[in-house]
Amino acid sequence: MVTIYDIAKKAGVSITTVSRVINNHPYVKDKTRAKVKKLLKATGYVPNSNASSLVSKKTNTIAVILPDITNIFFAKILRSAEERANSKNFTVIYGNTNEDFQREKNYIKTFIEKRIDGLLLDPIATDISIIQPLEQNNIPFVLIDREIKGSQKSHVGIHNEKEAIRIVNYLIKKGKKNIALISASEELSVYKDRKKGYIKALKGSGLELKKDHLKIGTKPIKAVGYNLTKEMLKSSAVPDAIFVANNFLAIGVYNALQDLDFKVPADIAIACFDDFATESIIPPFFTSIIQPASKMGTVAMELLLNKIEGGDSNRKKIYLKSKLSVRRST
Amino acid sequence: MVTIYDIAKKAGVSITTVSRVINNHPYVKDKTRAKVKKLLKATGYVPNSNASSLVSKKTNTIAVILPDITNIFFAKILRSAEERANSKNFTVIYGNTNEDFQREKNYIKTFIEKRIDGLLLDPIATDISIIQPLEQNNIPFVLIDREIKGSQKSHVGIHNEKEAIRIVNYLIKKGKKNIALISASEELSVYKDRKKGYIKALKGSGLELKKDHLKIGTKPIKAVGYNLTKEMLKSSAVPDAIFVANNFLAIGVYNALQDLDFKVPADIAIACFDDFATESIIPPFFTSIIQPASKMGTVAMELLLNKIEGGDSNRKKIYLKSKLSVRRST
DNA sequence: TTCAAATATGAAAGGGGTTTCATATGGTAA
DNA sequence: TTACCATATGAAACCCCTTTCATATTTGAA
Repeated sequence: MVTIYDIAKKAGVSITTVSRVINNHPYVKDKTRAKVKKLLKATGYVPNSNASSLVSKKTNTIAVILPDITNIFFAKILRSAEERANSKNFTVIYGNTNEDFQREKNYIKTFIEKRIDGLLLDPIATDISIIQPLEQNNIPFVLIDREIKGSQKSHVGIHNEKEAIRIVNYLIKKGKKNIALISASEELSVYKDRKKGYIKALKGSGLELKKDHLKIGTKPIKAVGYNLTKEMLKSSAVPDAIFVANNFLAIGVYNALQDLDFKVPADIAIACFDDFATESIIPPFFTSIIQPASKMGTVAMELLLNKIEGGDSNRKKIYLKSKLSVRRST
Repeated sequence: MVTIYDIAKKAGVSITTVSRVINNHPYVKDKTRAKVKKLLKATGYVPNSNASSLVSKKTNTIAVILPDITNIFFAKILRSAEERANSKNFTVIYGNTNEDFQREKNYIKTFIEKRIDGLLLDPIATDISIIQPLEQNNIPFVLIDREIKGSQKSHVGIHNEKEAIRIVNYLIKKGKKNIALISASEELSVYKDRKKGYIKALKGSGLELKKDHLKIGTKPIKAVGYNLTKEMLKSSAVPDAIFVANNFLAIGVYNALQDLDFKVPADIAIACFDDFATESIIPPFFTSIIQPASKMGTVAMELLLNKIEGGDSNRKKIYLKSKLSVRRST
């Protein structure tokens, strides 16, 4: 690939001058500038940003690490975050963890090696040590969606406990008296908080909290929802509603109920968090708490960019508003 | 950040030795190696991959450029491609074009500046000039999904014309006699081919091709599907089926029919390409050609990696099999 | 005309690594 | 012991670019 040395040689000037032309430095004679520019175009010169980063100590690259890009919730976060980053001339590198801790850790390492300017992280990790390398290397980051317990770090998300209370209260108002919970690992802040909300809502209405109606799995994926539901319905009295802690789990729950010949919502109602891509097609099915995913991405990236550029490194916790959408599943 | 110079100084060795330890070069005394390793750990040293890339001329980074990551079809491609790349120690940089040509062009430029080792491109561009900078700089790339006309470049996708014939023939077999087409810009290969298939299928069955039943918009997005449908139903006889060239368009078509009080499939059937994220929830609605998105990502990345590593730079066109899924919309 | 300030250019020193080449030391076979 | 090869280490050049500092040339105001 052609370098500034090649250009300099052909133009009969020093590499300094070529560099100046490329960076629009004012102190270059028009004639010289024209000559160099012509060569740049003719040779198809493309600067090597890795080389400049070496001296500028800036890569203009921001990494975004997410659990699963095929979940529209995360896809929206990524797209909006990327948009925001682009508008300020940053490129986004993305990492998909598949809810796998080791992959997350590897990504963080790789990204630090690439000297990213900042990181947006929706962690699977539950321990604060995951962000230690970032702090050690002074790399600004913002947590999104999930928090890390014990961390006072910047974070953008929703108020999960409150929203869980809201949706469970809605079920109660609908006359449900046996509301089960199907959720994922409590180590992930959002699921912990949603469970808390579930319990508070039941207590607040004087409803009994049945052990058999509380099923906590590992990961927020379909298979887990499916298995927990079957398990629950084998071992205990049938609930009249299930609060499911996220959309993918809800798919599994629904499929399990179908297999067992329960009708939704006639036999068992379902309410969950998050949405699918089909919003506008066929009235969507699940009653759910809709998080402002795109806004989360934008706001989190904005916060991160401020840290990077403005040096505004104050911790900040931002909680956005969600929407309760009542639909056919209840 | 700590560099090999810092380590070298503290260890009382040369940077060469530090570099050797880091890269597991055999000719280092055990004692020296241990001392250096200890310091590497203690200081939290993280190598600067940009600096090594400068000399190795490899970044171990592959870029993936896609039209819209919130469409599950592309999300699947990205996830599987990333997975494959990771397994061979490559990091993925991703760019979302939003079907915008200028953004695509910018991404390619930025990525070349970053000296990516290769590129996976699902282009919005229709002109071969988009890939010229890649060729000029000798950067291996593979087209995915959409081809670029006149290009003999490597490509992984499906046989769009054939599949379109298949799904239209299905509608015909169902007894439909007035099948309309709603599609997007013919400059994009996939839509061009799907239209060809549509026409061939009608001709093959001796059905009349009505001008008013053929609506081609610009981009494959909801709004376009919505508008074209309204337009069609105002200006012409009502079809008994609509073949829609992709999933997002189909949403718009469906919404328009709802607004106009047509029932699907009773009044008008819909068949389309591609799927949504809700496969397993509620029996999915649209009869459609389901492309093997994940496989496309994997295969395309595989092909790209071969070009990068093996130097296997032969052009290759790979066509994968799709599936016709019959569902409620017909 | 004179001289300081503005303009124009280049040499050289990094930035953080890798790699080549030279040199020094240790071990082993003859 | 000698001679040679494997082992161990470092100096220096290089990757491509930016930036500082020095120097040369113009320009414009007095």
